[in-house]
Amino acid sequence: MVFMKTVPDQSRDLSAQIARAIRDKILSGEVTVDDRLPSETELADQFEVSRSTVREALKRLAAQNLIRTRRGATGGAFVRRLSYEDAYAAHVTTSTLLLSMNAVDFETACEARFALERACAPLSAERRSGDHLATMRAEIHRQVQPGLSDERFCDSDVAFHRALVDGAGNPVLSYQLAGAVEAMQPLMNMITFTARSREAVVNLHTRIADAIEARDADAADSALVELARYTLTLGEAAMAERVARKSP
Amino acid sequence: MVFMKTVPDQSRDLSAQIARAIRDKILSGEVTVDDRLPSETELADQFEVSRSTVREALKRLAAQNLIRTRRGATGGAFVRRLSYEDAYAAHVTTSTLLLSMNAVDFETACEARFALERACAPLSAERRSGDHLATMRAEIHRQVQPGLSDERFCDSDVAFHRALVDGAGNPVLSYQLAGAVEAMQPLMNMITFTARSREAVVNLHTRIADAIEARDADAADSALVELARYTLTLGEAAMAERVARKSP
DNA sequence: GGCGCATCAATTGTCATACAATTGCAGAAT
DNA sequence: ATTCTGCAATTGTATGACAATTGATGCGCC
Repeated sequence: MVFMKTVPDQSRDLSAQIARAIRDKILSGEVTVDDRLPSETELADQFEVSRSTVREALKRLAAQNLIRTRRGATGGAFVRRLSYEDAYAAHVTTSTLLLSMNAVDFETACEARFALERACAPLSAERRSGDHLATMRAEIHRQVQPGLSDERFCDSDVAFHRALVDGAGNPVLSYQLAGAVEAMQPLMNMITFTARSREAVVNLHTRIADAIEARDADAADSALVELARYTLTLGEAAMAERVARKSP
Repeated sequence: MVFMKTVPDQSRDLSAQIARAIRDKILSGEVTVDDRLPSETELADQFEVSRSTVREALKRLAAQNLIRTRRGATGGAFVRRLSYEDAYAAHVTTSTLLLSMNAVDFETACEARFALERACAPLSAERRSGDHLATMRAEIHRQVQPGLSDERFCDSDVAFHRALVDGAGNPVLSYQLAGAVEAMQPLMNMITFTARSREAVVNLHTRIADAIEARDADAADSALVELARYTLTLGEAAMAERVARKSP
């Protein structure tokens, strides 16, 4: 495997150029999973740069989970199989940052979340296993525990919806949706749940679980719509509260 | 802003540890958009490592679009605002790799794609602007051009669906969905479109555009369901073809 | 021959240093 | 006041050295 020196843009950020060149080779399938890249010294020779520069390029690729490295005689940099877990973690990180850095309002995020979730509810109603159902029931049970902190309540909420999504039995869908749902956590964590609002949420969760158990897609959908509306009012109240506290 | 030397795991890969430490500071909001990180030399002192190691850590962060760097007296590494474009590009790259490296079957990917797309069709029917509609019509027009290559046809297909998704007017939804749709391109590109299958697809696109124009969510949904089913049969035929060619 | 053991070679990880390139700024020159 | 020049800070690149890791190799010994 040879990497030609492809007339770099004269001076700008060599390590980024090299990283892009190698990434393109991976994307195009020219090098595939578990293939070993040339050693750092060889790459330095091929690209006509120093080893430091090559190393910086490789770190960029490692940060994107594209390669893994091993030391030693048979070591080197190997093309890595991107697992669902890695992709999921990357998606959550990206989405979380996107929401936190761009002043996305609660309404927009909430709408996106529930629109996506409604998309897989019918599939989940059709295919969910007893395991998924049991997880949903368990999380509901946790949500009614007295003395549960708001943050724990939100964690359980995420787990509940994760089980709902996973029930669809489509890993691609789970990957896409779970990222979207989990990324909303920081926004959800701003909500202060009263005893009454918790009860309302739990009731809706129960309705959803019942519908999924009965394989009733329509009932699940209408419960999700109500939950979306209710979550929105809670979120807007929390936002108003924050604004009021900031500028009294 | 001071980064303590927090008892490194002894275990190695210092640059990864440092990158994680800084990333956590960004995620937690301790340093925010446009803040300047300490210079490489300062970071090296604070973490008690060499400048090379710090640089490798910074490259990892740069690869995730978390920082940007500028040279010169007032230069340095600055926390970057993650834009929708960046997040979108990252999402597409991750999803594409995930699909290509994990032998995701066409059915799973197709189901995920159309489930997500159906989720935003009602919103798009309600809110689409004339601009979105015009884009959809324009892409349909392109799709009936004679002599259009399969790849161009797929590009246009993506653009059509992108307009549909954007019509919902929810950037978070667009970011999530467009990534999922675009990541399917390599799979779609394996399909050889006959004149008849193109006609069928274009007819369904037209039905979708008509429904969106009439703000008829139900009609859009049923057209999408049909398109999903039809796309699936095309994909499966293409898969069977590939298998047949590989082992005759 | 087979097993254990020391050695070796290849490779990544880290460090130190030097220099080049870039960029804003302050002060001098006009 | 304006322009120019030099300077200082900072990132980008190169070079060389050494440490740490890890499989392979060869050797002695049984």
